[in-house]
Amino acid sequence: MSAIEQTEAARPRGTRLPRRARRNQLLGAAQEVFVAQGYHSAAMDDIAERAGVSKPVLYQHFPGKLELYLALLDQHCEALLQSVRTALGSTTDNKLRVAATMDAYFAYVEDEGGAFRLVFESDLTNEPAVRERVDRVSMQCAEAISDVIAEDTGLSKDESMLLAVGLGGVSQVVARYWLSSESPVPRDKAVALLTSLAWRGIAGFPLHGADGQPAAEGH
Amino acid sequence: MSAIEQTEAARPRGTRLPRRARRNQLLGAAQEVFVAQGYHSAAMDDIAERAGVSKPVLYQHFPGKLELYLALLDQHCEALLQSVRTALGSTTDNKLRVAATMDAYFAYVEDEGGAFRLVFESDLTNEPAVRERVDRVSMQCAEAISDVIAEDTGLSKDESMLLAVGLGGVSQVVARYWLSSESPVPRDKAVALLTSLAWRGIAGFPLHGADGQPAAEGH
DNA sequence: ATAGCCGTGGAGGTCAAGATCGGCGTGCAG
DNA sequence: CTGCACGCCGATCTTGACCTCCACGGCTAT
Repeated sequence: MSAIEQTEAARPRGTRLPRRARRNQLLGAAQEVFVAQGYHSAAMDDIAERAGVSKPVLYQHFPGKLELYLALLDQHCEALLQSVRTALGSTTDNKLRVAATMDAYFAYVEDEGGAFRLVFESDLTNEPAVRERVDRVSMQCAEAISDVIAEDTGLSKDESMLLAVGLGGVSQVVARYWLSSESPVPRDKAVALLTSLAWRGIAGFPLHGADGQPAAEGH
Repeated sequence: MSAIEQTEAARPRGTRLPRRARRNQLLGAAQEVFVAQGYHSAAMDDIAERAGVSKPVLYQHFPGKLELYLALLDQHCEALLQSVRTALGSTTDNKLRVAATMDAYFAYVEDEGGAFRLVFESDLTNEPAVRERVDRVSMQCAEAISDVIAEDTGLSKDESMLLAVGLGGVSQVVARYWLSSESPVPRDKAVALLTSLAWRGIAGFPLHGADGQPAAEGH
């Protein structure tokens, strides 16, 4: 029944808000519910109740449940992409770049509201619109990373994309693990560890051979 | 409408099967539908139709949709765990271990039927039973990896778990990307690249400093 | 001050999908 | 030959969630 306890929004259910503010408030309520319950378990009734309004107002601001979800998804995809791009552009020292990017993922995941779940743990990936957005942000992040890799290692576009996806994957997976497991390792230390791992790994691909072949590979 | 075309199972809908065989056939049909459409979009009608039987038969073999899904999930979680453990135990050469494990993930993902989606891309993670299984197999894989790491680097359990989760994450994320993007990089080459990345990264954590601090860290 | 208007609220419609009941045909024992 | 048991099917029920219709109360212009 009361799976969601009202933490901060306990509107007396009678306040009149300007459109923009109401919309933002609805987005906030929707985010809380979607994050807590996932898309499918979240009912529009829950979101309306959480926001302290009735259902019709929800439908006066958003055409439907999917669009509401997509609005949040777009918002947080954009935020992730911005964070990653900012981190990558914050320096030209590649090791610091790795550290900054890793930290960006941790910050993103740790960000209040747990909005990262909408991007990384969506339960609506079968919806093409959702799939498209999630895939797109992954690709854009990977491309931003792979540009640096390709330039500094001489690897082909395809190969550097593989590595970039890997680095992004490490960051995302470990950050989520670190958060959910409440690891005793503090965030700084975790980031430093992962940075060390990733940097040693990626720095092993200098442009040694002009043919793009990295270094000695077994077979 | 006809999102799923019958590829091999076009039962004339009149065959009589012994219980065990029917059950396995139902599991196969369910896997195809769940993989193709995800849990929520998959209807019991679809699965029954795919198997060439009527709905009541499904319910004579499984109590409900969730149990059917869990049966498949357990099956493929177990398969992944076995693959990873086998790979880790296949050699004592750590570099080969990394390669073997990486390859295990690729093989798992490339395995016919796309069953990896049930584990890595489930849209039912809000269901506690599913969440528990997915988390458990992730943790078990990571622990198997971290045991090796902890032993060979002298890092603490928590720290080696972070790295292990990272290595597992790389494998899983890149394998999925490699498969879905149909990268021109052949599988051997992709595995070699990732192995190189991971091995250089992880091999940089020898027990250098007795204090557990890896190497020079910027700040 | 008062009349009108616009946004809010509760109650209800619709539909999809999970879960289930009475018949049917087949194969075997006596 | 015949009755019985078993597995299967068509048709149906019900629940739950998304999405709208009729009454109410606060703001504005004269």
